Amino acid sequence: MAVRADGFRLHSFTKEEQWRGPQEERVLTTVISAHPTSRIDHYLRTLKQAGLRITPQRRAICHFLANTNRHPSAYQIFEELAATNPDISRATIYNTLNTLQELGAIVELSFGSDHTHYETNPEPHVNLICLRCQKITDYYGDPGIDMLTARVLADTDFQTAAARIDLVGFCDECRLQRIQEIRDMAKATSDQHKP
Amino acid sequence: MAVRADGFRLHSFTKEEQWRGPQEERVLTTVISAHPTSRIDHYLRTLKQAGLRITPQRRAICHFLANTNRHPSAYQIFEELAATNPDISRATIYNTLNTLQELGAIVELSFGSDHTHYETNPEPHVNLICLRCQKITDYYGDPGIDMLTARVLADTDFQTAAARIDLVGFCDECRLQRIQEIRDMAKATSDQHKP
DNA sequence: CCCATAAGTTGGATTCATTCTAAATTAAAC
DNA sequence: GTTTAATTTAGAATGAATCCAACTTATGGG
Repeated sequence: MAVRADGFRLHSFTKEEQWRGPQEERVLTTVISAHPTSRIDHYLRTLKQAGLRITPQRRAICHFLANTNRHPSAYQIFEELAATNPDISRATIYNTLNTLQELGAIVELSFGSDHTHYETNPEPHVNLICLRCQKITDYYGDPGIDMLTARVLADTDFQTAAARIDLVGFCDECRLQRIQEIRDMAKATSDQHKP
Repeated sequence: MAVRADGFRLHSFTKEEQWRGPQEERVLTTVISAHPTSRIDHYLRTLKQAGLRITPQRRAICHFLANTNRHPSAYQIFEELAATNPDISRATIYNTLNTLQELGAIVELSFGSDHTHYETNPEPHVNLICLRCQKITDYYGDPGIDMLTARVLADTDFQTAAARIDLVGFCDECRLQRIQEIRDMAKATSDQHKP
């Protein structure tokens, strides 16, 4: 791994056949937020301010990130970009995502899946992550994040670049299914005692 | 992967030589919380309520989780337990951590590192994650989590098992070092123009 | 207390997301 | 334009996490 003077790392990449689609597609409800134009500008400005070059590949990746309200994985980004930009390398996707993550422009989201997904939405919100179906739902309440970051800065001098709030639990549907399953199991057990 | 009637998965494991220690040790400040005894009881009760057996291995893992205030990785847990329990399998560590995670008793924490770390502290708090030195510091403010989860339940019927709040940014020390580096670079650049 | 059996454990093989490498290309400053 | 360090890329390598199939054991019923 190349380590540059400014401390950024550069990585690269892997076997063709090993790239698989997401085993279980992760769909998610998302309320629209922050205008795409301002979002791509934000990403590009972040790169520029760090003294990094704006390449066509990086521009394409930023464009993708700015225009999605899902929580894409590196694979999903590659798959989409490959359609219009067939020569883009997976290494570049990883490089750019890591760089943006290190700059705090996007936030990594992991929830037991194999792939790392990214939070591209700068709008403060809460992620509701279901332990059963893995669905992520964005919730826009008023978590008082600004107040929290201000207090943290005052107390610890920690300067927040991005916030992530996850509530892990069971969505309504899965909670009901869970109850049903427990009933079914109990029934099956008692049935064994009948002729 | 064995999938049981109750939906739990069982996994296993990997090559001996591939187990390495944490490349960069992740130390972290932590304010003590929830009494160990009540924490181990919580873990064991959670397993029992799910209809799972209490094995010596699971008991040992829960004991470890209850008595640490770090954010251990599977490797770290294995390393410690191996001292007193030399025959414990890495597969068992992964199985148990995954199970506890699926039950919401512990929460997975990922932050760009290779290993997955776990949040074992049920006390609601904020993780301050430094983008530069990767240090995690627990911050106990009043994020109003209870209020938030109650509101989420009312609005969406999502039942929260565990909460995770991460603020990603720069700790005081790294922020200062960063400024210094930028100055040094600027100086080096201007020096090139001198004889 | 003992048995039966489904649940859990184990170590070795395997998978595959991510990182590394070194050569080729290119953005951007002069 | 030229120059040069930054970036990209394809292919090789890494290693955390998972799978597998045989073995062991917790636990409930007799």
